Amino acid sequence: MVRAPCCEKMGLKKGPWTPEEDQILISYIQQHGHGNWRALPKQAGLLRCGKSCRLRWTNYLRPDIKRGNFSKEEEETIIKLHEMLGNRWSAMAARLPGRTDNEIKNVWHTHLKKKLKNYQTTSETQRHSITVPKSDSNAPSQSEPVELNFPSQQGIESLGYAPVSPQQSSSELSSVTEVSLLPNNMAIIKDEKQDTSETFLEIDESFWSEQLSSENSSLQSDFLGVNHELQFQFPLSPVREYVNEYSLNIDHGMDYWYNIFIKAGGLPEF
DNA sequence: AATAACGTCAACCGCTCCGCA
DNA sequence: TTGCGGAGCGGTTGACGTTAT
Repeated sequence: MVRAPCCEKMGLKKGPWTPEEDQILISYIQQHGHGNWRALPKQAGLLRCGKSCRLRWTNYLRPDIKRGNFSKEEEETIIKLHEMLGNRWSAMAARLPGRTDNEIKNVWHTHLKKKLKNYQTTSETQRHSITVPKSDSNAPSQSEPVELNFPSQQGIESLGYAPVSPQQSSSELSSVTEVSLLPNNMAIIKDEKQDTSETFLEIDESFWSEQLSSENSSLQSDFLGVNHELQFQFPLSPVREYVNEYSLNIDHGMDYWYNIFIKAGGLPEF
């Protein structure tokens, strides 16, 4: 494919946009729309390439752009989305109304990456562990206890995740809850208090995009309101490093872990 | 007060994707 | 089916502002 000549060779302007150029671009798009970016600058009378115009419009001049600092909720959403999507900035932008891929990319590199790194360093020193029976069916020894390392509640809270609410005691949730972690980030959560008929709730990417925009409480109650066996896919999460076994069986305190897993949105990778 | 170091963010570059002829 | 060209994406750069020395 023959590459289009760069702006400079075409005698087109580069660098920061002036208010005058902005105004020309805004006026033109308001009147004519932006059907063909390549043709737009010539028709609008701008000495810029179409690419530059498109970028300026989508990242800065668009009327639905939300300017200003990112809220804590937005930052948490970006962290979750990044766990789920990786560096797919435009996909993240599609789930954060008013924010651009460029802006999200910048905030990730300048703030969030650092924040997460600090959290991981801090939680290293706050980690504590419990011992649970191994219940992985593929494991050679069923009775061998496995030590799992979890972050302390303080560590979790330092990342901005709320502690479990006191009215949700573990006994209200389940007597014995088994979380089986499967390859490809799948998990089966089995509540033995309920019958084990085949009721599966499969949670895919759209689940997260929908739930991220709703209240956490409804996310929790929706989740906990479903009886029987739940199967769902977790995106990777900041807590993944703390759960390092294929299966765990805990008869108390699962409300705490439900809360963490759901809010953090993930289980370990394998 | 000067300047070096660091942080932020708008803009660019080069590549891939996708629709269309 | 293939090739072209426009649009979009992610990585990177560099100008500018702020903070530290």
